[in-house]
Amino acid sequence: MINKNSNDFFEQVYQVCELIPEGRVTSYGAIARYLGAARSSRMVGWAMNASHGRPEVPAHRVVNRIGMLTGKQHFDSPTAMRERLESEGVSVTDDQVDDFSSRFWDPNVELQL
DNA sequence: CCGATGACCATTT
DNA sequence: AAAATGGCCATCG
Repeated sequence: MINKNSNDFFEQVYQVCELIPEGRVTSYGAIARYLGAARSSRMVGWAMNASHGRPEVPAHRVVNRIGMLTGKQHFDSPTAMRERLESEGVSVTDDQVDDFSSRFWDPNVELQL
């Protein structure tokens, strides 16, 4: 499962995830676009799936374009994602990030690539 | 090698 | 405006 080829792609995703400031969230598409794979947003999600052994990768800060915690079920607990976000100061309501537009962190913009 | 799946996004009906 | 479908790329069986 851990091939060097995939590692390279995943690693890039992990790097961006670690760059996400606390209290901020981003979308898979934003990360994919930042990596130059705008059409590989799904792959970003998969990278997150592989990030289970990477505590350095805050997958809970990564949500879909509407700010919905679609991947919460992939966490240790279905509520772990929400609890973690709230713990960082991110208000979550009904599995959705509150004021997502304001909390949205776009690597392409914030990092001023 | 081919088929199926996936934590998505955008377009069309 | 809401819902349905396709596309896209990578990994697994």
